[in-house]
Amino acid sequence: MPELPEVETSRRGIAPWVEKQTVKTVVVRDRRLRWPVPADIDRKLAGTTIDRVHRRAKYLLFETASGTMLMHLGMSGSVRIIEADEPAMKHDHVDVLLASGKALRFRDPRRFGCLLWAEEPLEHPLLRDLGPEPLADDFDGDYLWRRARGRKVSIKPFIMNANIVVGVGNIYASEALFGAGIHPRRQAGRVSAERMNLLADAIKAVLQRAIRAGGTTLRDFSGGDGEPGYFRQQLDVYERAGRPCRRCETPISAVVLGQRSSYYCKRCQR
DNA sequence: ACTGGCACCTGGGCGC
DNA sequence: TGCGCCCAGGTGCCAG
Repeated sequence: MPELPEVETSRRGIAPWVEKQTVKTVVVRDRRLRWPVPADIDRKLAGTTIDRVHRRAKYLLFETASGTMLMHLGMSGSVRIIEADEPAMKHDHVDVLLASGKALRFRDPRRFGCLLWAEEPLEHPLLRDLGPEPLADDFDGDYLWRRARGRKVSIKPFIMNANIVVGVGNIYASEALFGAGIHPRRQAGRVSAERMNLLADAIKAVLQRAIRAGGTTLRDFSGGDGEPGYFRQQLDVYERAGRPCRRCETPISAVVLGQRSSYYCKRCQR
């Protein structure tokens, strides 16, 4: 899926077209997402105005006066602005038709995403136990170090755990660990406070760079305006197994960790 | 409390 | 061209 930079890129792409817009109606073609789209989503949204589009972790939050539509893009989801009469293709599951004549179209071939309604979104079970935002000030090396006390899990799945910190997916976890010079299989509890500082900084840096580039181009992803992201060519290790490390020329290694493929330089990362 | 493993689902790429 | 296999950006849930 879209990782955090892709979700943030999508949010920025759609926000100008959606904020302050009144919803005409919601068309649900297939409600079988990870959880069923609520049967009354149209009743909740029709006639209300979307005041703001926020992001929390990888969720997009469409805020209205009466509640919030939660959207998650899963592994293969995308959202974009279209003309309301544009014909729907396969996997275009939901349209939110706007007073402007445009529509917000949600597409998700694998249907791992979701579209829900909550009156108090931050208290929703899916959101309430999430860790800090990686780009916020309350996320730093000291926080990571404290949370890692006594943890035996490898550092890579540790930073991918949304309960620890949100928004670090499989691509950027590998990239951040390369940036910090930490081996992905090192136990979280055995990373020094000093190196946790490097790691927190590397997570922030890689996410910010990716957002600036408009996200990483992947099979299904494009931003709200339909333009692909350009970060992929800047990746240091992800999907670069066997190719030379950009720092030391050693061939990049691949290993499976927590059922996810992981990439690293065995010379630069310890 | 923590950990690892499985599940959900579709499609693309590969080797034969 | 077709078939079977493996892999893919996430994350909730389960048993141990």
